[in-house]
Amino acid sequence: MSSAVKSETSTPKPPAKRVRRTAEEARRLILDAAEARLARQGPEGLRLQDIARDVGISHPAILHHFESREGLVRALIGRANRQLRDKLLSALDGDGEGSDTAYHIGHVFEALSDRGTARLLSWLLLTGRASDEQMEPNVMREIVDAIQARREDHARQEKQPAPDREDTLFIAMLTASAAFGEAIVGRQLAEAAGLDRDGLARFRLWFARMINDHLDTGK
Amino acid sequence: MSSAVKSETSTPKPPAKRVRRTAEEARRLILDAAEARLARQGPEGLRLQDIARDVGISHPAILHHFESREGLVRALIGRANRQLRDKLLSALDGDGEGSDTAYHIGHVFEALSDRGTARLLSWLLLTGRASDEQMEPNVMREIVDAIQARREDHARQEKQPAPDREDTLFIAMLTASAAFGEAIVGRQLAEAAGLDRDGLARFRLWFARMINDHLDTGK
DNA sequence: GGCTATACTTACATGTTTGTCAATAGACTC
DNA sequence: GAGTCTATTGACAAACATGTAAGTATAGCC
Repeated sequence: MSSAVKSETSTPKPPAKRVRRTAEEARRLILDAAEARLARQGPEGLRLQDIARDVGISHPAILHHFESREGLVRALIGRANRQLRDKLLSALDGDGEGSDTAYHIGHVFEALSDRGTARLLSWLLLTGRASDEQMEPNVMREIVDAIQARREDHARQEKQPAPDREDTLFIAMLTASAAFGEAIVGRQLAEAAGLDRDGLARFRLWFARMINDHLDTGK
Repeated sequence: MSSAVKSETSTPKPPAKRVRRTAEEARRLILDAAEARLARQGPEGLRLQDIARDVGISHPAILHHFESREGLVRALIGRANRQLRDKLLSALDGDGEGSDTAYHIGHVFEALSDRGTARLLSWLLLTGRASDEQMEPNVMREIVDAIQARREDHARQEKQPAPDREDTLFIAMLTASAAFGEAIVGRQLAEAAGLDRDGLARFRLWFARMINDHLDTGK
């Protein structure tokens, strides 16, 4: 054996076994880490070096996959949008319960008030990004349409007058605003009010019931 | 004249008349500028140099008044908290209308959904600050108490049973969440739904009416 | 085994940002 | 006017962030 050809004099650097992922896998891991940091620490936690450390790679690897920091942010936006859209639509698709509109609205609330997603999107909005992008111009309309269709069905069955579309729109807006707000300030608010985890659950139920009452009262 | 003692060869630098403010005034100006930037550009717009330029001073002046960037941020938090608190309490104090609870809630909504304040606070919450600080542990309780007192008065007059305190708390939470949410995503939401400025105003009215209905229904 | 493509790394370049320091200049008192 | 206090400044330092370049290692293919 003697002195190896590659003479290693004094721990010059154990090159540390390199992991090689598929591009897709790597991108996914990076986006996950970025999203986690964003949710935990807010926008200021979105630094290439930190994200890289989380994933266990070097920061230029991120640049390799996303071109630039901006590229990473854009990718993050895109994915969050798609995820939210899917969640929302599947929340509305949940058939079975049929006519229980409030039930579906409750699901929409849950989907939106997910801490990670809401925080991510809030940050995007606060930062001013996602204004010109597509964001969710269509999703909002799709959802309102879906709810409206449900209400009209219900009204027809009960032989009642069709509900006002703007009323439905406002219900959607209230739900969306409240869910977003809850995702951001909900914890602090609940804490300030001396409400425990169960309390938050009760709050959501209360909200669903209130919407229900409103639906029943007709407009 | 000849060559002056302080020989000025070629526009070496007109030292630019220096303005000297009181410490208090300077702090106020700096905080105003910081708040404006935060509201406009989000957290990433909060750079000492930029703020300094806005005020028309050099950035070390900011450090002189606030010690560090963190100090500035803390001061910003403190002021925003105090402002919000004042706004909320005065919104509730507005006597006159007497028993119209929904009216007062509408005012709370307005106070909270102010773009600047909501954005500032959201950012603070998103950043994870203001968690251990006092935030608004008492304000929330004060407000709930105020509304609850009003409701009890009203109930006594109408010879109805006293309302549940948790119901009042939930009304407050919904209002707060919705107002916060609206301040952040409201604009985009309205746009996505094809709602104009008037629409947003109608939305708030609709919300107030809904709360009113709920109050009437009794719990 | 050798070849190619590309995910990944180390080292460096560059710009930006917070923070320090010594000096300067208004405002106020005597 | 002289003197003091301190708000303010310009120049510098140090840390940190993104981005570049060139080489290395791993996976797939022949």
